[in-house]
Amino acid sequence: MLTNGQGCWSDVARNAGLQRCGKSCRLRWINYLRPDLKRGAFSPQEEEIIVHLHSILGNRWSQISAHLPGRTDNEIKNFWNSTIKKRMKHLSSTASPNASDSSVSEHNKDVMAGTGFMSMFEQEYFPTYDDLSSNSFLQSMVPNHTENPLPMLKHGRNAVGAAAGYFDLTGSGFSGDNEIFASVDNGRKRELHAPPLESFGEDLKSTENTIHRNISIRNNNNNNMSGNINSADVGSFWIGEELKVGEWDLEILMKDVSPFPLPDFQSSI
DNA sequence: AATACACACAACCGCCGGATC
DNA sequence: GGATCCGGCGGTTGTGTGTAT
Repeated sequence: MLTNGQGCWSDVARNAGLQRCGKSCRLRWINYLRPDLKRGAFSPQEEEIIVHLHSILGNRWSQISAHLPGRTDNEIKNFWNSTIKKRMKHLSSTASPNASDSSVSEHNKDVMAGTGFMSMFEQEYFPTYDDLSSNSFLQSMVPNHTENPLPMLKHGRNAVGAAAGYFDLTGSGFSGDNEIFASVDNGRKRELHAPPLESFGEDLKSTENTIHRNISIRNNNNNNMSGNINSADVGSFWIGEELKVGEWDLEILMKDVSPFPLPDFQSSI
């Protein structure tokens, strides 16, 4: 590879006389032999970036690795699965949802207790719809937020969904299965759900990724949000629409990678 | 010292999309 | 238009090493 550069991997395998397929050679090169690979443990900054990007992109390891020079998707994936995921699980299990923290509403405590929704930094963020009107970062995530304050977006993602996804650092991303996986409590109490599997048709059931990327919203008390939410919105109107985070402007999303936590959200709680 | 266990990491596997024939 | 090849990706497994018992 150093002599001839990247060409056809099957030729590489042939010419090297190895009992390996091209695919295997490619993987070995990318994940281990490449001279520009960074060795050693992940720095706290890298870890921060990984957590942040994963909250946005989910398990798109290659896209995450593109923002970490010298790190491979495989390396990041392993690091996530072996270290970060475990740490988050530990944090969420050790954090007491009943702690008398006045900054966390009773409702949010309930939700946290039920789902383990907890950031690895032990900052309990539950962005509200109001955040959307005041927070430039959220607005940047929601292109049509002024005309379209309700969740529906062309990309199939909504303000609160984006916020919930953004703050869902538990590793489950949007794959909440049948459970409530995030909540917003600004007096209007809304909950984001991943709908029960049974509610999907067979065609959708067949694609787990599709299900995991689809969420529905439930308005619990019929308080309209900007007059746009009503109970008719409840249910399946999101089913079948995929979240396409790949279309998001990562440069914008990355603006707030450091430092955690995000002060705008904290001040709104 | 031997064994069991946990962990990190490299490698494998299956699937997919694009290019080419 | 279909078949095949190739590269890329994400999920999973295998393996070596360190640690606890």
